[in-house]
Amino acid sequence: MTVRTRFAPSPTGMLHIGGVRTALFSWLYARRHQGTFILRIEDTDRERSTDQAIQVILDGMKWLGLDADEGPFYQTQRYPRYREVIGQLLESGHAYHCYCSRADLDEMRAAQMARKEKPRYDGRCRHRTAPVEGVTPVVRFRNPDQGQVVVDDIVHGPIVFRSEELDDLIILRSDGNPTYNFCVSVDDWDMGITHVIRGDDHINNTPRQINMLRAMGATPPVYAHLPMILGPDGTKLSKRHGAVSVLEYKDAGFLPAALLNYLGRLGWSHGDQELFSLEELVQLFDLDAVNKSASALNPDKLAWTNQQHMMRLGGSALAPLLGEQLASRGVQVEGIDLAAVAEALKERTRTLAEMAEGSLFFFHDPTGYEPKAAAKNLTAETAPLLVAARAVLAGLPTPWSGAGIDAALKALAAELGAGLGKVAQPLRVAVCGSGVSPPIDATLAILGAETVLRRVDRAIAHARGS
RNA sequence: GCUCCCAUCGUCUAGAGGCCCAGGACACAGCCCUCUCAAGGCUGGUACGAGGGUUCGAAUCCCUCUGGGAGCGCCA
Repeated sequence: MTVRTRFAPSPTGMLHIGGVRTALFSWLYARRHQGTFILRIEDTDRERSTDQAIQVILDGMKWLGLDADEGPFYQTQRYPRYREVIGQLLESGHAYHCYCSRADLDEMRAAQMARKEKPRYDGRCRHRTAPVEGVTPVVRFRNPDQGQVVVDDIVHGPIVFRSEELDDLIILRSDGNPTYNFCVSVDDWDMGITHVIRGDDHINNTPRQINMLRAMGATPPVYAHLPMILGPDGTKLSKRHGAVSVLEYKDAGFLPAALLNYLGRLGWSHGDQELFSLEELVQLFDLDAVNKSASALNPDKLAWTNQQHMMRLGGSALAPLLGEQLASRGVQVEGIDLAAVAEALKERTRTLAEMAEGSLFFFHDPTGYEPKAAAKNLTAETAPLLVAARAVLAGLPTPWSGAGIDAALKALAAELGAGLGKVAQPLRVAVCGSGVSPPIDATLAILGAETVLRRVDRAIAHARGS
Protein backbone atom coordinates (compact mmCIF):
# COMPACT_ATOMS: atom_id res chain seq x y z
CA MET A 1 0.00 0.00 0.00
CA THR A 2 1.47 3.34 -0.92
CA VAL A 3 1.41 6.08 1.66
CA ARG A 4 -0.94 9.00 1.09
CA THR A 5 -0.88 11.92 3.49
CA ARG A 6 -2.57 15.29 3.43
CA PHE A 7 -2.30 18.75 4.88
CA ALA A 8 -5.74 20.21 5.38
CA PRO A 9 -5.65 23.77 6.67
CA SER A 10 -8.71 25.92 6.99
CA PRO A 11 -8.23 29.39 5.56
CA THR A 12 -9.80 31.17 8.49
CA GLY A 13 -6.53 32.61 9.70
CA MET A 14 -3.07 33.04 8.29
CA LEU A 15 -0.95 29.92 7.85
CA HIS A 16 1.46 30.14 10.75
CA ILE A 17 4.47 28.25 11.93
CA GLY A 18 2.40 25.67 13.79
CA GLY A 19 0.53 24.80 10.63
CA VAL A 20 3.76 24.62 8.72
CA ARG A 21 5.15 22.10 11.19
CA THR A 22 2.08 19.92 10.65
CA ALA A 23 2.45 20.26 6.90
CA LEU A 24 6.15 19.46 7.13
CA PHE A 25 5.63 16.22 9.02
CA SER A 26 2.94 15.07 6.57
CA TRP A 27 5.12 16.01 3.64
CA LEU A 28 8.21 14.36 5.10
CA TYR A 29 6.35 11.17 5.85
CA ALA A 30 5.04 10.98 2.30
CA ARG A 31 8.44 11.74 0.81
CA ARG A 32 10.19 9.33 3.13
CA HIS A 33 7.96 6.52 1.96
CA GLN A 34 7.76 7.51 -1.69
CA GLY A 35 4.13 8.33 -1.06
CA THR A 36 1.75 11.05 -2.15
CA PHE A 37 1.21 14.34 -0.39
CA ILE A 38 -2.12 16.08 -0.87
CA LEU A 39 -3.16 19.64 -0.12
CA ARG A 40 -6.76 20.21 0.81
CA ILE A 41 -8.30 23.54 1.73
CA GLU A 42 -11.05 23.17 4.31
CA ASP A 43 -13.14 26.17 3.50
CA THR A 44 -16.60 25.13 4.57
CA ASP A 45 -16.77 28.00 7.02
CA ARG A 46 -17.87 30.53 4.47
CA GLU A 47 -18.07 33.31 7.00
CA ARG A 48 -14.50 33.22 8.13
CA SER A 49 -12.59 31.83 5.18
CA THR A 50 -10.74 34.42 3.14
CA ASP A 51 -9.03 34.41 -0.23
CA GLN A 52 -6.06 36.11 1.34
CA ALA A 53 -5.60 33.25 3.77
CA ILE A 54 -5.78 30.77 0.90
CA GLN A 55 -3.14 32.73 -0.94
CA VAL A 56 -0.84 32.68 2.07
CA ILE A 57 -1.19 28.90 2.27
CA LEU A 58 -0.35 28.50 -1.40
CA ASP A 59 2.51 31.00 -1.38
CA GLY A 60 3.88 29.73 1.90
CA MET A 61 3.94 26.10 0.81
CA LYS A 62 5.59 27.12 -2.41
CA TRP A 63 8.22 29.22 -0.68
CA LEU A 64 9.08 26.34 1.62
CA GLY A 65 9.13 23.82 -1.16
CA LEU A 66 6.45 21.66 0.42
CA ASP A 67 5.03 20.75 -2.92
CA ALA A 68 1.78 18.82 -3.14
CA ASP A 69 1.40 15.89 -5.50
CA GLU A 70 -2.35 16.36 -5.64
CA GLY A 71 -4.59 19.33 -5.03
CA PRO A 72 -5.21 21.87 -3.81
CA PHE A 73 -8.71 20.52 -3.38
CA TYR A 74 -11.39 22.81 -2.00
CA GLN A 75 -14.16 21.42 0.14
CA THR A 76 -16.59 24.02 -1.13
CA GLN A 77 -16.27 22.39 -4.53
CA ARG A 78 -17.22 18.99 -3.21
CA TYR A 79 -20.71 19.77 -1.94
CA PRO A 80 -22.47 17.44 -4.39
CA ARG A 81 -20.39 14.57 -3.09
CA TYR A 82 -21.14 15.43 0.54
CA ARG A 83 -24.88 15.54 -0.18
CA GLU A 84 -24.64 12.20 -1.88
CA VAL A 85 -23.04 10.61 1.16
CA ILE A 86 -25.52 12.25 3.50
CA GLY A 87 -28.28 10.78 1.37
CA GLN A 88 -26.77 7.36 1.77
CA LEU A 89 -26.36 7.77 5.51
CA LEU A 90 -29.99 8.87 5.81
CA GLU A 91 -30.99 5.90 3.71
CA SER A 92 -29.07 3.40 5.77
CA GLY A 93 -30.32 4.85 9.04
CA HIS A 94 -26.92 6.11 10.12
CA ALA A 95 -28.22 9.66 10.04
CA TYR A 96 -31.51 11.37 10.80
CA HIS A 97 -33.23 14.74 10.64
CA CYS A 98 -33.24 16.83 13.76
CA TYR A 99 -35.75 19.64 14.27
CA CYS A 100 -34.51 20.96 17.56
CA SER A 101 -34.20 24.72 17.69
CA ARG A 102 -31.06 26.45 18.89
CA ALA A 103 -33.00 27.58 21.92
CA ASP A 104 -33.90 23.96 22.74
CA LEU A 105 -30.29 22.94 22.40
CA ASP A 106 -29.00 25.79 24.51
CA GLU A 107 -31.48 24.96 27.21
CA MET A 108 -30.50 21.31 27.10
CA ARG A 109 -26.83 22.12 27.41
CA ALA A 110 -27.41 24.52 30.24
CA ALA A 111 -29.34 21.89 32.14
CA GLN A 112 -26.62 19.32 31.61
CA MET A 113 -23.93 21.70 32.76
CA ALA A 114 -25.98 22.46 35.83
CA ARG A 115 -26.08 18.74 36.56
CA LYS A 116 -22.28 18.65 36.06
CA GLU A 117 -22.64 16.45 33.03
CA LYS A 118 -20.81 16.70 29.78
CA PRO A 119 -22.98 18.75 27.43
CA ARG A 120 -24.18 16.62 24.55
CA TYR A 121 -27.13 16.11 22.30
CA ASP A 122 -29.54 13.70 23.95
CA GLY A 123 -30.89 12.18 20.75
CA ARG A 124 -34.44 13.37 21.20
CA CYS A 125 -35.07 13.47 17.44
CA ARG A 126 -33.62 10.04 16.82
CA HIS A 127 -37.00 8.36 16.63
CA ARG A 128 -39.06 11.17 15.18
CA THR A 129 -41.04 9.96 12.21
CA ALA A 130 -42.84 13.06 11.04
CA PRO A 131 -41.29 16.41 10.07
CA VAL A 132 -42.00 19.47 12.17
CA GLU A 133 -44.06 22.07 10.35
CA GLY A 134 -42.14 25.15 9.28
CA VAL A 135 -38.74 23.99 10.53
CA THR A 136 -35.83 23.25 8.25
CA PRO A 137 -34.06 20.35 9.91
CA VAL A 138 -30.37 19.62 10.27
CA VAL A 139 -29.01 16.16 9.67
CA ARG A 140 -27.32 14.37 12.54
CA PHE A 141 -25.07 11.36 12.47
CA ARG A 142 -26.40 8.51 14.58
CA ASN A 143 -23.50 7.52 16.78
CA PRO A 144 -23.30 3.94 18.08
CA ASP A 145 -24.36 4.05 21.72
CA GLN A 146 -22.72 0.79 22.68
CA GLY A 147 -19.13 -0.23 22.98
CA GLN A 148 -16.00 1.76 22.43
CA VAL A 149 -13.79 3.23 19.76
CA VAL A 150 -10.06 2.67 19.87
CA VAL A 151 -7.88 5.18 18.09
CA ASP A 152 -4.64 3.39 17.39
CA ASP A 153 -2.46 6.44 17.28
CA ILE A 154 1.12 6.09 16.05
CA VAL A 155 2.53 8.64 18.43
CA HIS A 156 0.26 8.10 21.42
CA GLY A 157 -0.53 4.44 21.22
CA PRO A 158 -4.11 3.21 21.63
CA ILE A 159 -6.60 5.77 22.95
CA VAL A 160 -9.95 4.42 24.07
CA PHE A 161 -13.23 6.31 23.95
CA ARG A 162 -16.50 4.92 25.22
CA SER A 163 -19.30 5.39 22.74
CA GLU A 164 -21.53 7.03 25.36
CA GLU A 165 -19.10 9.92 25.40
CA LEU A 166 -19.89 10.68 21.80
CA ASP A 167 -23.15 12.31 20.85
CA ASP A 168 -25.00 12.64 17.55
CA LEU A 169 -23.19 15.45 15.80
CA ILE A 170 -24.68 17.63 13.12
CA ILE A 171 -23.33 16.77 9.69
CA LEU A 172 -25.56 19.04 7.60
CA ARG A 173 -26.60 22.48 8.77
CA SER A 174 -30.07 23.79 8.17
CA ASP A 175 -28.59 26.17 5.60
CA GLY A 176 -27.42 23.18 3.59
CA ASN A 177 -23.73 23.38 4.42
CA PRO A 178 -22.05 20.19 5.61
CA THR A 179 -19.86 20.40 8.70
CA TYR A 180 -16.20 19.88 9.41
CA ASN A 181 -15.96 16.41 10.95
CA PHE A 182 -18.15 14.97 8.27
CA CYS A 183 -16.33 16.59 5.35
CA VAL A 184 -12.99 15.49 6.71
CA SER A 185 -14.17 11.92 6.93
CA VAL A 186 -15.58 11.85 3.41
CA ASP A 187 -12.48 13.52 2.00
CA ASP A 188 -10.00 11.30 3.77
CA TRP A 189 -11.90 8.35 2.43
CA ASP A 190 -12.34 9.63 -1.12
CA MET A 191 -8.75 10.75 -1.35
CA GLY A 192 -7.47 7.44 -0.13
CA ILE A 193 -5.57 8.94 2.79
CA THR A 194 -3.61 6.25 4.57
CA HIS A 195 -2.05 8.39 7.33
CA VAL A 196 -3.76 11.33 8.93
CA ILE A 197 -1.02 13.45 10.49
CA ARG A 198 -2.39 16.48 12.35
CA GLY A 199 -2.27 18.40 15.59
CA ASP A 200 -3.29 16.63 18.76
CA ASP A 201 -6.07 19.12 19.29
CA HIS A 202 -7.93 16.77 16.94
CA ILE A 203 -7.64 13.70 19.12
CA ASN A 204 -11.13 14.19 20.45
CA ASN A 205 -12.57 14.42 16.94
CA THR A 206 -11.01 11.20 15.85
CA PRO A 207 -13.44 8.68 17.33
CA ARG A 208 -16.34 10.54 15.70
CA GLN A 209 -14.59 10.47 12.38
CA ILE A 210 -13.83 6.79 12.73
CA ASN A 211 -17.48 6.07 13.49
CA MET A 212 -18.62 8.00 10.44
CA LEU A 213 -16.05 6.32 8.26
CA ARG A 214 -17.30 2.95 9.38
CA ALA A 215 -20.89 3.93 8.80
CA MET A 216 -19.96 4.91 5.27
CA GLY A 217 -18.36 1.55 4.75
CA ALA A 218 -14.82 2.89 4.71
CA THR A 219 -11.75 1.61 6.50
CA PRO A 220 -10.37 4.36 8.74
CA PRO A 221 -6.82 5.54 8.05
CA VAL A 222 -3.96 5.38 10.51
CA TYR A 223 -3.71 8.44 12.76
CA ALA A 224 -0.69 10.28 14.09
CA HIS A 225 -1.41 13.21 16.38
CA LEU A 226 1.37 15.72 16.70
CA PRO A 227 2.08 17.74 19.84
CA MET A 228 1.16 21.40 19.78
CA ILE A 229 3.59 24.21 19.25
CA LEU A 230 3.45 26.96 21.84
CA GLY A 231 4.74 30.51 21.95
CA PRO A 232 8.14 31.27 23.53
CA ASP A 233 6.43 31.79 26.89
CA GLY A 234 4.84 28.37 26.79
CA THR A 235 1.33 29.58 26.17
CA LYS A 236 -0.82 29.03 23.14
CA LEU A 237 0.51 30.53 19.93
CA SER A 238 -0.95 33.95 19.29
CA LYS A 239 -0.38 36.79 16.89
CA ARG A 240 2.15 38.43 19.14
CA HIS A 241 4.10 35.16 19.37
CA GLY A 242 4.59 33.42 16.13
CA ALA A 243 1.08 32.95 14.89
CA VAL A 244 1.84 35.37 12.14
CA SER A 245 1.81 34.50 8.48
CA VAL A 246 4.65 32.18 7.58
CA LEU A 247 5.56 34.64 4.86
CA GLU A 248 6.73 37.02 7.53
CA TYR A 249 9.56 34.61 8.16
CA LYS A 250 10.52 34.99 4.54
CA ASP A 251 10.56 38.75 4.88
CA ALA A 252 12.55 38.46 8.08
CA GLY A 253 15.24 36.71 6.11
CA PHE A 254 14.97 33.08 7.08
CA LEU A 255 15.97 30.34 4.67
CA PRO A 256 13.28 27.74 3.95
CA ALA A 257 15.70 24.92 4.73
CA ALA A 258 16.58 26.51 8.06
CA LEU A 259 12.99 27.13 9.10
CA LEU A 260 12.12 23.56 8.16
CA ASN A 261 15.16 22.25 10.01
CA TYR A 262 14.14 24.14 13.14
CA LEU A 263 10.51 23.08 12.89
CA GLY A 264 11.51 19.50 12.21
CA ARG A 265 13.38 19.44 15.52
CA LEU A 266 10.26 20.52 17.38
CA GLY A 267 8.67 17.31 18.53
CA TRP A 268 11.05 15.12 16.60
CA SER A 269 14.71 14.30 16.96
CA HIS A 270 17.39 12.03 15.65
CA GLY A 271 19.84 11.44 18.45
CA ASP A 272 21.92 14.50 19.16
CA GLN A 273 21.83 15.86 15.63
CA GLU A 274 20.66 19.47 15.37
CA LEU A 275 21.38 20.41 11.80
CA PHE A 276 19.67 18.67 8.92
CA SER A 277 19.44 19.44 5.26
CA LEU A 278 16.03 18.90 3.73
CA GLU A 279 17.36 15.74 2.09
CA GLU A 280 18.52 14.40 5.44
CA LEU A 281 15.16 15.18 6.96
CA VAL A 282 13.44 13.19 4.22
CA GLN A 283 15.85 10.36 4.72
CA LEU A 284 15.71 10.22 8.51
CA PHE A 285 12.21 11.35 9.45
CA ASP A 286 9.86 8.88 10.97
CA LEU A 287 6.69 9.07 12.97
CA ASP A 288 7.87 6.69 15.68
CA ALA A 289 10.47 9.22 16.79
CA VAL A 290 7.84 11.91 17.29
CA ASN A 291 7.32 13.27 20.82
CA LYS A 292 4.08 13.50 22.70
CA SER A 293 4.58 16.72 24.59
CA ALA A 294 4.04 20.24 23.36
CA SER A 295 7.04 22.39 22.61
CA ALA A 296 7.68 26.09 22.90
CA LEU A 297 9.20 28.17 20.15
CA ASN A 298 12.74 29.39 20.76
CA PRO A 299 13.50 32.40 18.53
CA ASP A 300 17.20 32.33 19.43
CA LYS A 301 17.59 28.77 18.34
CA LEU A 302 15.68 29.42 15.14
CA ALA A 303 18.03 32.30 14.39
CA TRP A 304 21.05 30.16 15.22
CA THR A 305 19.78 27.40 12.94
CA ASN A 306 19.34 29.93 10.18
CA GLN A 307 22.85 31.21 10.60
CA GLN A 308 24.23 27.70 10.47
CA HIS A 309 22.40 27.12 7.21
CA MET A 310 23.64 30.41 5.78
CA MET A 311 27.19 29.47 6.71
CA ARG A 312 26.82 26.25 4.81
CA LEU A 313 25.82 28.08 1.68
CA GLY A 314 28.27 29.91 -0.53
CA GLY A 315 28.15 33.64 -1.06
CA SER A 316 26.88 33.17 -4.57
CA ALA A 317 23.88 31.18 -3.35
CA LEU A 318 23.11 33.85 -0.77
CA ALA A 319 23.64 36.78 -3.13
CA PRO A 320 20.22 36.82 -4.82
CA LEU A 321 18.48 36.51 -1.47
CA LEU A 322 20.52 39.35 -0.05
CA GLY A 323 19.68 41.25 -3.20
CA GLU A 324 15.95 40.88 -2.48
CA GLN A 325 16.42 42.16 1.04
CA LEU A 326 18.36 45.15 -0.20
CA ALA A 327 15.87 45.86 -2.96
CA SER A 328 13.04 45.95 -0.44
CA ARG A 329 15.06 48.58 1.42
CA GLY A 330 15.51 50.59 -1.73
CA VAL A 331 19.27 50.11 -1.80
CA GLN A 332 21.22 50.50 -5.03
CA VAL A 333 23.72 47.68 -5.32
CA GLU A 334 25.55 48.56 -8.51
CA GLY A 335 29.29 48.12 -8.58
CA ILE A 336 29.39 45.87 -5.55
CA ASP A 337 29.91 42.13 -5.65
CA LEU A 338 26.96 40.84 -3.64
CA ALA A 339 28.32 37.32 -3.48
CA ALA A 340 31.47 38.64 -1.82
CA VAL A 341 29.40 40.70 0.60
CA ALA A 342 27.28 37.70 1.51
CA GLU A 343 30.33 35.53 1.93
CA ALA A 344 31.94 38.07 4.24
CA LEU A 345 28.80 38.52 6.31
CA LYS A 346 27.28 35.06 6.47
CA GLU A 347 28.95 34.06 9.71
CA ARG A 348 28.30 37.43 11.29
CA THR A 349 24.56 37.69 10.91
CA ARG A 350 21.77 35.34 11.75
CA THR A 351 19.22 36.26 9.13
CA LEU A 352 19.25 37.72 5.65
CA ALA A 353 17.59 40.81 7.05
CA GLU A 354 20.43 41.26 9.51
CA MET A 355 22.83 40.66 6.67
CA ALA A 356 21.21 43.39 4.64
CA GLU A 357 21.36 45.80 7.57
CA GLY A 358 24.96 44.92 8.24
CA SER A 359 25.95 45.43 4.62
CA LEU A 360 24.54 48.92 4.12
CA PHE A 361 27.89 50.67 4.42
CA PHE A 362 29.05 48.85 1.32
CA PHE A 363 26.52 50.75 -0.75
CA HIS A 364 26.86 54.28 0.47
CA ASP A 365 29.49 56.35 2.21
CA PRO A 366 29.05 56.77 5.95
CA THR A 367 26.77 59.69 6.69
CA GLY A 368 28.45 60.09 10.03
CA TYR A 369 30.73 58.22 12.42
CA GLU A 370 29.63 56.28 15.41
CA PRO A 371 30.70 58.64 18.22
CA LYS A 372 32.49 56.14 20.43
CA ALA A 373 34.33 54.51 17.53
CA ALA A 374 35.31 57.89 16.09
CA ALA A 375 36.47 59.23 19.43
CA LYS A 376 38.89 56.36 19.66
CA ASN A 377 39.95 55.87 16.08
CA LEU A 378 39.54 59.14 14.19
CA THR A 379 41.62 61.50 16.22
CA ALA A 380 44.58 63.81 15.78
CA GLU A 381 46.76 60.94 16.99
CA THR A 382 45.47 58.43 14.49
CA ALA A 383 45.37 60.82 11.56
CA PRO A 384 49.01 60.17 10.61
CA LEU A 385 48.26 56.46 10.69
CA LEU A 386 45.42 56.93 8.25
CA VAL A 387 47.62 59.05 6.02
CA ALA A 388 50.26 56.34 5.98
CA ALA A 389 47.71 53.63 5.32
CA ARG A 390 46.21 55.64 2.52
CA ALA A 391 49.58 56.02 0.89
CA VAL A 392 50.25 52.30 1.10
CA LEU A 393 46.83 51.44 -0.27
CA ALA A 394 47.06 53.97 -3.06
CA GLY A 395 50.22 52.23 -4.20
CA LEU A 396 48.50 48.87 -4.59
CA PRO A 397 47.71 47.64 -8.08
CA THR A 398 44.04 47.74 -8.97
CA PRO A 399 41.76 45.93 -8.82
CA TRP A 400 42.65 45.25 -5.21
CA SER A 401 42.96 41.76 -3.85
CA GLY A 402 42.32 40.80 -0.27
CA ALA A 403 45.71 39.12 -0.05
CA GLY A 404 47.47 42.18 -1.39
CA ILE A 405 45.73 44.45 1.10
CA ASP A 406 46.47 42.12 3.96
CA ALA A 407 50.18 41.95 3.11
CA ALA A 408 50.49 45.71 2.65
CA LEU A 409 48.72 46.55 5.89
CA LYS A 410 50.67 44.00 7.88
CA ALA A 411 53.90 45.38 6.47
CA LEU A 412 52.84 48.87 7.47
CA ALA A 413 51.95 47.73 10.95
CA ALA A 414 55.29 45.99 11.33
CA GLU A 415 57.04 49.13 10.16
CA LEU A 416 55.23 51.08 12.85
CA GLY A 417 56.05 48.44 15.40
CA ALA A 418 52.37 47.82 16.06
CA GLY A 419 49.78 45.11 15.64
CA LEU A 420 47.52 44.97 12.67
CA GLY A 421 44.67 46.22 14.80
CA LYS A 422 46.41 49.54 15.21
CA VAL A 423 45.95 50.27 11.51
CA ALA A 424 42.93 48.17 10.77
CA GLN A 425 40.61 49.73 13.29
CA PRO A 426 40.98 53.38 12.24
CA LEU A 427 40.59 52.25 8.64
CA ARG A 428 37.52 50.28 9.54
CA VAL A 429 35.85 53.26 11.17
CA ALA A 430 36.91 55.47 8.28
CA VAL A 431 35.36 53.18 5.75
CA CYS A 432 32.31 51.79 7.60
CA GLY A 433 31.48 54.54 10.04
CA SER A 434 31.53 52.04 12.89
CA GLY A 435 33.91 49.73 14.62
CA VAL A 436 32.33 46.57 13.31
CA SER A 437 32.81 45.00 9.91
CA PRO A 438 34.13 41.87 8.24
CA PRO A 439 37.93 41.52 8.19
CA ILE A 440 39.56 44.68 6.92
CA ASP A 441 41.17 43.08 3.86
CA ALA A 442 37.91 41.62 2.59
CA THR A 443 36.03 44.81 3.38
CA LEU A 444 38.43 47.04 1.49
CA ALA A 445 38.67 44.64 -1.44
CA ILE A 446 34.91 44.59 -1.85
CA LEU A 447 34.65 48.35 -1.60
CA GLY A 448 37.42 48.91 -4.16
CA ALA A 449 40.18 51.48 -4.42
CA GLU A 450 38.17 54.48 -5.49
CA THR A 451 35.58 54.22 -2.74
CA VAL A 452 38.06 53.39 -0.03
CA LEU A 453 40.44 56.25 -0.83
CA ARG A 454 37.55 58.69 -0.97
CA ARG A 455 36.23 57.58 2.39
CA VAL A 456 39.68 57.59 3.96
CA ASP A 457 40.27 61.14 2.78
CA ARG A 458 37.06 62.23 4.38
CA ALA A 459 37.96 60.44 7.57
CA ILE A 460 41.39 62.07 7.67
CA ALA A 461 39.74 65.44 7.40
CA HIS A 462 37.37 64.51 10.16
CA ALA A 463 40.19 63.24 12.35
CA ARG A 464 42.20 66.41 11.93
CA GLY A 465 39.22 68.57 12.62
CA SER A 466 38.30 66.81 15.82
C1' G B 1 -18.18 19.90 35.28
C1' C B 2 -17.21 15.63 32.02
C1' U B 3 -13.86 13.12 28.40
C1' C B 4 -9.11 12.85 26.33
C1' C B 5 -3.84 14.15 26.03
C1' C B 6 0.82 15.56 28.24
C1' A B 7 4.99 15.94 32.22
C1' U B 8 13.89 15.37 31.89
C1' C B 9 18.07 21.84 32.45
C1' G B 10 14.94 28.74 31.23
C1' U B 11 13.92 26.48 26.00
C1' C B 12 14.45 22.23 22.15
C1' U B 13 15.76 17.39 23.29
C1' A B 14 18.86 12.23 24.22
C1' G B 15 17.39 8.48 27.38
C1' A B 16 12.93 2.47 25.63
C1' G B 17 15.52 -1.11 34.14
C1' G B 18 21.82 -1.16 35.40
C1' C B 19 26.21 2.17 30.15
C1' C B 20 22.88 8.25 33.84
C1' C B 21 25.16 11.28 41.09
C1' A B 22 21.53 12.10 33.45
C1' G B 23 24.24 13.35 27.38
C1' G B 24 23.70 17.08 23.18
C1' A B 25 21.84 21.95 21.33
C1' C B 26 20.04 27.22 22.00
C1' A B 27 20.67 31.04 25.59
C1' C B 28 24.03 32.65 29.66
C1' A B 29 29.20 33.23 32.09
C1' G B 30 34.56 32.67 31.73
C1' C B 31 38.88 31.45 28.90
C1' C B 32 41.44 30.58 24.10
C1' C B 33 41.93 32.18 19.00
C1' U B 34 41.94 37.15 16.93
C1' C B 35 42.50 43.54 12.97
C1' U B 36 36.67 44.77 15.18
C1' C B 37 32.37 41.81 15.20
C1' A B 38 31.40 37.09 14.37
C1' A B 39 32.50 32.03 13.53
C1' G B 40 35.27 28.17 15.99
C1' G B 41 37.51 25.64 20.39
C1' C B 42 37.54 24.77 25.70
C1' U B 43 35.36 25.26 30.64
C1' G B 44 31.09 26.21 33.95
C1' G B 45 26.12 26.46 36.26
C1' U B 46 21.01 24.82 36.00
C1' A B 47 16.63 19.32 34.97
C1' C B 48 14.28 13.53 35.78
C1' G B 49 6.84 17.74 39.22
C1' A B 50 5.35 15.03 44.18
C1' G B 51 4.19 10.63 46.84
C1' G B 52 3.57 5.57 46.87
C1' G B 53 4.69 0.84 44.84
C1' U B 54 7.28 -3.32 41.49
C1' U B 55 12.63 -4.73 41.33
C1' C B 56 18.93 -6.68 43.73
C1' G B 57 18.53 -1.99 40.84
C1' A B 58 13.82 3.16 38.04
C1' A B 59 14.42 9.20 34.55
C1' U B 60 12.88 4.60 32.37
C1' C B 61 7.28 -0.11 34.54
C1' C B 62 2.43 0.50 37.70
C1' C B 63 -0.88 3.62 40.89
C1' U B 64 -2.40 8.23 43.14
C1' C B 65 -1.85 13.29 43.35
C1' U B 66 -0.28 17.91 41.38
C1' G B 67 0.48 20.93 37.28
C1' G B 68 -0.31 22.12 32.08
C1' G B 69 -3.17 21.49 27.52
C1' A B 70 -7.24 20.04 24.21
C1' G B 71 -12.25 18.83 23.28
C1' C B 72 -17.43 19.00 24.73
C1' G B 73 -20.94 24.57 18.68
C1' C B 74 -25.95 24.54 12.96
C1' C B 75 -16.36 26.76 14.30
C1' A B 76 -12.64 24.29 11.88
